[in-house]
Amino acid sequence: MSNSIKVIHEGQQLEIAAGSTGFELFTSKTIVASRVNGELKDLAHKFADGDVVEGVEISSQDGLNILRHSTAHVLAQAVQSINPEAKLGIGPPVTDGFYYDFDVVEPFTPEDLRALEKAMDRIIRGGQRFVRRVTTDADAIVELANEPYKLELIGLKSGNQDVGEGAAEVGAGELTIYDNIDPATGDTKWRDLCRGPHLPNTRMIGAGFALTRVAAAYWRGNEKNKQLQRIYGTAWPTKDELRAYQERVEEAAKRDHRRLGAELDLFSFPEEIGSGLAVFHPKGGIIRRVMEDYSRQRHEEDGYEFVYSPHITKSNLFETSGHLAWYADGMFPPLQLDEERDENGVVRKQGADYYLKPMNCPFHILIFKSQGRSYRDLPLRMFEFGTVYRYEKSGVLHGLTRARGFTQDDAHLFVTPETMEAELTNVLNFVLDLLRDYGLDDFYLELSTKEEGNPKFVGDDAIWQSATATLEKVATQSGLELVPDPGGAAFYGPKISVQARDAIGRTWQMSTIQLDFNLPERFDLEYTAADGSRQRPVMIHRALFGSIERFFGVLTEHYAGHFPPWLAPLQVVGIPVADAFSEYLHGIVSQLREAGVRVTVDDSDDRMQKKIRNHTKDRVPFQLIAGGEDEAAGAVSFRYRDGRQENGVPVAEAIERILTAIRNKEQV
RNA sequence: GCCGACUUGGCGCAAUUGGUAGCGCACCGCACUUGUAAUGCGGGGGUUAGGGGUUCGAGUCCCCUAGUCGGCUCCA
Repeated sequence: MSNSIKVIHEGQQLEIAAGSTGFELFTSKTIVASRVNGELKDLAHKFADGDVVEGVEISSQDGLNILRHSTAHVLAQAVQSINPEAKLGIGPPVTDGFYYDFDVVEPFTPEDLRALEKAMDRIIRGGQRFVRRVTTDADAIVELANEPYKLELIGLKSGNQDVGEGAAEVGAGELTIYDNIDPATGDTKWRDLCRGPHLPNTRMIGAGFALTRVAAAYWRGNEKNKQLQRIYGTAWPTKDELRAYQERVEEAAKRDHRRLGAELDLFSFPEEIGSGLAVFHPKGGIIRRVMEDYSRQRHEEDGYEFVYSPHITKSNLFETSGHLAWYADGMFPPLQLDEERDENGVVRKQGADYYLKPMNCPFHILIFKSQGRSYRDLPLRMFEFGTVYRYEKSGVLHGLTRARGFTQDDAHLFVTPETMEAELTNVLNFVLDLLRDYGLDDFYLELSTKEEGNPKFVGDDAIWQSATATLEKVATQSGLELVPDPGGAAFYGPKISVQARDAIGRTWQMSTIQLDFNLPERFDLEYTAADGSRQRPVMIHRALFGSIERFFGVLTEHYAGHFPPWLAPLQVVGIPVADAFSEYLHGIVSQLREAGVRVTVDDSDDRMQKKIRNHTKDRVPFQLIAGGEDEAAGAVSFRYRDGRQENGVPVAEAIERILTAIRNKEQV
């Protein structure tokens, strides 16, 4: 009987005393937990013979989650210390922080947050230990009799039901409670149903936390359930890291397209028009028009045909497509034309409901059906900047990225099963190539597939399989990371979506390429095959920008308003050092204007420094400054948005440099 | 849609416990004519999102509507 055990740590076998824990093994103060045979455990967990163990650094992803989850517990303790009637929901870590849900009579206010932060600070300074205790369902039900939501979680666990994403309270295996023990007295100050692990004590949370906002959230994420009050917070190993995080948040706020849209005079959402309906101002209009023009040009080169369709249609179209049955809530209510009858009660004019279109596909389908189609006509690629209207719920509207009226760069490709793979490959490459031209170049793909056994998915299994396999093949060939999204397919077919990371690392879903077996069936689409038989085409729905407005918003944030010269509303501004040099600058500027550059000379009464400031704030890519020295040398001086300057550039070279940057879609 | 907060001249903000709206930028005018992020002086502009109520009196309190923001749910 040995009183020592052997464990493997960092590839080395160590002999340690039986009953040893992470406290003995890991000396670094930045280690907050143990990983034992791949599983996270408290530092207080006792190792067993043969365990493979390692320390979890607080700054690792697992370490941060543990820190944040422990901070959530401290928050909950603080809430109940101030309001003992508050009932606990769940409190998991999330990206950059944590939240905890509470059922309270009065919602929290921002002032409450400050008071709670102080109370948390006291708990943290108290150095309470987090102590794990195994319990049973029966005991826990008694102990947590005053916590109805915890009881529900215990019930779900016993019933082996999924608790829902993010719940850290109960997991597979033992039911555990964490006690917060006062180190001085040994008293239990607070407890929570939790599977852990936790920091060894609250002191490790330190000063790197902050409560950020309050919000309501449905219990267990279900709209039918009661709303609880959620408090969000953030937590970091050090106060410096907290500050850095807060600065990142501020940086993101500065890039917010809604803010830049107003500052740069690009677009607005006049209240008089209605929620989620934007108008583009002249400057935003230039950017949008250039975006669209280039897209048109590329589509034309790639064999797309341009079509147009009206904004409203009689209801039958969306009855056939199935949208009225499935998604009527997402559509604006109809314009109703009343039936007219003559004096004999005979219908003189039939009534009709006209709907604003929430999508363009049925129109393109009607164009397909306008004549008999041969396999020789396929693939048929129809493209339209189609403006659609969707009655988004008021709470989800968000600037240009979630609006009620927006324009899709929508294409529908009608293909034969034989050409499907080649066409998909082509479309994906086309999409990625074009996105790169707009300055996005960091992508991954998501493959959304059918959920087996779910009856909502229509269409033949064999087609699903071959289509999914084809999409997967095409996606894999792109060489990009491919993330599976099982069950995420639309009911009518699988899809690939292109996710793009922007300049500050956020990801946006951009393009989608969807296969559709449903609409060809519903609209009874056919073409004549080479052998004379009637065949059903497959439809590919493809939006590249998704919505132009949304893409515009994403690009605005990606560039933080510093659009590359080819997109910038004003590409060049001339700034004379003094009025005397205005004429000289006009001479240069007129050459640029003749070459199609958007350019002006600032002849206002402002001083040069003020003009530089104004145009820098306006994000004009090229400021051309000229004074006596430049004029004497036949040169001009460049100043860029970031303050860089290059003086004495010969005029011809300056013009060429500007034209080259625009032509090549360079960023400056 | 749900919960909460918010809504003051074009923009950003002020207005002690309710006592009849101020500032900066922008705008207009005048003067100044200057080498790399704000020249000076003067002027115009709001009845405080809209509507209703309490009060001697409301930007400040209450109610309704609209809109915005943060979340939740949703996103064909």
